[in-house]
Amino acid sequence: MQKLKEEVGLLLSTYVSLEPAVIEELLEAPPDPNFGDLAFPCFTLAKSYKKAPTQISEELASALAGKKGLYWNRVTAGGPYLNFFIAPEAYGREVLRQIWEQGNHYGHSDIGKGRNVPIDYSSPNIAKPFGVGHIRSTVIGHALYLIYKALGYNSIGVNHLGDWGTQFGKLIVAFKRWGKEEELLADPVDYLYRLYVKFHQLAEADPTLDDEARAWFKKLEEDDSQAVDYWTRFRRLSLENYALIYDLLGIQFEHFHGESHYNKMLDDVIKLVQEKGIAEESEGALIVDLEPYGLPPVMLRKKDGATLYITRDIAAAIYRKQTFDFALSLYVVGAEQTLHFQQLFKILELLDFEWSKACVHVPFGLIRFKEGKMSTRAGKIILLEEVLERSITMAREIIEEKNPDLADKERAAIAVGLGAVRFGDLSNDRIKNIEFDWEKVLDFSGETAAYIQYAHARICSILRKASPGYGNWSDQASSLLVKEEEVTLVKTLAILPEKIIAAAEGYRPSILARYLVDVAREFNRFYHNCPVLSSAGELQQGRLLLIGATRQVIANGLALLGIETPEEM
RNA sequence: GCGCCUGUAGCUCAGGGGAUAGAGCAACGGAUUCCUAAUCCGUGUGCCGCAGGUUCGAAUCCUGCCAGGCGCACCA
Repeated sequence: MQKLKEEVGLLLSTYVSLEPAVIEELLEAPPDPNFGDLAFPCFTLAKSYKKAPTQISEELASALAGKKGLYWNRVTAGGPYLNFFIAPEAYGREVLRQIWEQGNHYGHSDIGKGRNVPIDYSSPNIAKPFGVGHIRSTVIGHALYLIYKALGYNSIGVNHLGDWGTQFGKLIVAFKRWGKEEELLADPVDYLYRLYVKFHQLAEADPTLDDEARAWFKKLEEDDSQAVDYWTRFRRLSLENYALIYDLLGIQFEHFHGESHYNKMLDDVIKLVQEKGIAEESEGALIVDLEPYGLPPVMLRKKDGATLYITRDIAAAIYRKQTFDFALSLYVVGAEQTLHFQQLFKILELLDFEWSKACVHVPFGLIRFKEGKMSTRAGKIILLEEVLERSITMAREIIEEKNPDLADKERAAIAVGLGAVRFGDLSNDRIKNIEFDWEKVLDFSGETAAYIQYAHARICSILRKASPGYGNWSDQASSLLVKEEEVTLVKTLAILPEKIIAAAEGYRPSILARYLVDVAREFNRFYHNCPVLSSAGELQQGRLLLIGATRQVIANGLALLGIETPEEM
């Protein structure tokens, strides 16, 4: 696509008073391929030429009538647009050659070379079960991690574990009062979670429980050995549980520093803020007044001397800058914390850190029940493990029904089951809330990961059956793809690189996810209209090259979403 | 009360200044001696929340309103 744009930009610059680069910027894809493949809108010329845009496009079209370029073969005026049609032979050959040569790297680039991008994602709260609410940060963050890596950035996965805070005071109180050792050992996270829920139920009637919890957290901050023992134990048991889920999902982190990691830096943070003169005492607490910036005040230290979440986040931000010297620092955290990040970034700015501009909150909507919000405290939650298990089970059943002879059913079931859950979270704009619905999660038809994986598996099946030797590159064969379904598929494959860049720039994996649905859809149309194995000679070879390229695009794209592409399913 | 986000087909959602607003699901009808029917083809539906404004042009940008969601000092 880029080569066509360059060609058209250069060509038009000899007809109109615009630089080639400016023209390239203006070029756009028409809404309907019947109009053409690349459109030059004439509106901007209308003023300087004092002519109607329609007239300009018609004059240009007649000046170019009968002419042809390398990658285009026809040009028409369509109202105010000048529409170019690609030359399918040369264009197809060029697109397929690029994919053929670049293979696993097609769509990748080095535009981010040498630049570090820490990405804070997943970041579960210790001693709470991994609910479906946490999957959004995990899945979106991991996709961004992979996408940035593909663009040459040095992505750094940071799991900012919620392993500090008043919730540990609550857990200690609950365990000391009601805890049973045997039950803790039997199923640690589940048991800690039940204690946590119980604590909140009883604390409603008895507020002294909260005071007690705050006191225990204070002890923890003061290194009280009993408090630290409890904390260490709860933390370790939780991490062991999370590790199972991360293994299943194929997710790793370079840095596993929880909030507790920053404790020793908090005095310095407080000192720094005080030296800058932006902090003040208020009712015994230390706060930063952000009123001049239209934001509510921020509390850095409670009247009992204990610190808060944002104090540790300031420390963490500074630590990340010092450790990674980042070009961009992403926080994949729910939209309900938007205010928190506005305040955090504003404080960093007031501390004169010019890199505060490179910190970006990537928010996402909540997963909700029809009846309302999920709540860990109230025990209204669906466990991620359960979602993953049910999804895999459903995939297993469908495979048993559709493809009972499949050799490795379990591998396919896992790929499809996990892919469905991931894709469900990635395919819609992240900012929107998701209503949790088992039927939707377990539906593998339509715009789903399974749809894309199925297209991939079909291609693999054809490639396995093709006679050896037909899979080699051929300029001739790759120039024979002129049927409508073939041309449309080629044009779709051509834009993977720009989709990956768009996904990164908008921090929106959904752009890539939606695009891959398009690829699968165009492949299916091709598949139903253009036989591969029963076509003859060079055409068969050309079509094999086309589906091979399609397979590559799907595999590369799904890989960036963390979704597997089984060869059979 | 103040702030942020969302509002598009019956449902779930794409599109986010430009040509006739699109998919999936659901419903109905059709396609398999042929490369996996988890597929494909066909049929119908829209005050793009409402009202103004900017513009040659607005679902898209601005303002106001309405509805829903989420936040707003001792939780994270």
